[in-house]
Amino acid sequence: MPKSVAERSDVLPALGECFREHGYEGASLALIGEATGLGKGSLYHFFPGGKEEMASAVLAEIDAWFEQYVFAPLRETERPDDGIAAMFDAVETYFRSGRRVCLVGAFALGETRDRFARRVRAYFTRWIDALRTALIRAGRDPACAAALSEEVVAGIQGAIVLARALGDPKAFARAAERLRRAALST
Amino acid sequence: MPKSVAERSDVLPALGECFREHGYEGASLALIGEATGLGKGSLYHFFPGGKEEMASAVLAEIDAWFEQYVFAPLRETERPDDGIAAMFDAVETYFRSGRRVCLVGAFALGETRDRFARRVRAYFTRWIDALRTALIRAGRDPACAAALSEEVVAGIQGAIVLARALGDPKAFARAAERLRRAALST
DNA sequence: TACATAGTTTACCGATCGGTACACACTCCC
DNA sequence: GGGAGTGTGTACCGATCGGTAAACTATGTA
Repeated sequence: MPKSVAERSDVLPALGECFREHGYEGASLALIGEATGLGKGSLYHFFPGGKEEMASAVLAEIDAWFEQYVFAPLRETERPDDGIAAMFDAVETYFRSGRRVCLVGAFALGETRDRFARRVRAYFTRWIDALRTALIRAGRDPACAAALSEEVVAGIQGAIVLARALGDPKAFARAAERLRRAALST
Repeated sequence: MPKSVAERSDVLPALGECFREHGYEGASLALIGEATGLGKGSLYHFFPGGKEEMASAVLAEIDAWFEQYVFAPLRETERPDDGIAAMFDAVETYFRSGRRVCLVGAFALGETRDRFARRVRAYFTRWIDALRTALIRAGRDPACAAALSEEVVAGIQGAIVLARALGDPKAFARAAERLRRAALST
């Protein structure tokens, strides 16, 4: 009966959703086991460090995803506006119009922030820096680009909060559209 | 030795800070007792419904505070720009430049949202409606006022997330200043 | 076939969880 | 002074928490 799961990385998505839905404290090992289909033994086999290592692995996976589909395009796409547009497309899909929470943002708001402070901070600084770079490449002056990049990233986080609070994904879509226009209007 | 606390409402501020710092799940009765200086006996005397009633009471107090210092001025101040300016002043003080979390926003992001869905939604709809009313009174056309009011409220929530994630209260101040100018520029 | 390794199941640990019960202390009012 | 009512401290409840230990089973290799 064993050998049902091949790789540790196979359970990261389910693990991520579990943390997203219940938060770090709320995601008990029982819930995690239910979400991943793994018993405690297997979980501690893959993540000897327990919950903390699980959450850390999830954060690393999120980081890698955003690096590939958001940050890198922002920095490297030939036409910066293409990178910015790709960022908004990726973000709207990823957060499912606010139905899906940003785990890093949720960690930042809660007590979990201190535990993963470095990772949380790095995620946001890299996002803002990548966007700022793209805006500068698109012809904005550095001061404006710095302000606008912060505005956009914060705006997306706020849109998630608002959409969830109102129970209205359209609120996220409206905010994303506004921010997209603000970022793309030369 | 008893009779050290006179009113149930006296412990609401400490209760609120405890929920803000640890979240609903993370705020154990032990932590709550420590924060309020009350034993379980007293806590359950004031809040027979347990943690849920405590959190509900805190949300009600927050609601009342915002109604008095934010929503009402937005709706009723003679010159709407004065109400808007008062809102930003109140918000920056209340959230201590992002050092203090918005409990309603934090609840909206977490699993706690469902438990207090009505209250959470009401808080944000009332805020947005009051701001929209003020913006219309200030001469904006209704569509622009609706969009801008959502942008400002979401922007404030996002600014809190960002400031906490970066560990930089100035990030909140910058965002608040940007939003203030956007809301006040006729 | 024999053995090491990877993965799983199960039982169990002490600590803590939210919540209850109740005796007790203080204050107020008669 | 003596209840009545309002708080308070403490012991306790079953459930669940995160985590550990070890017996066990499948698989790959020789």
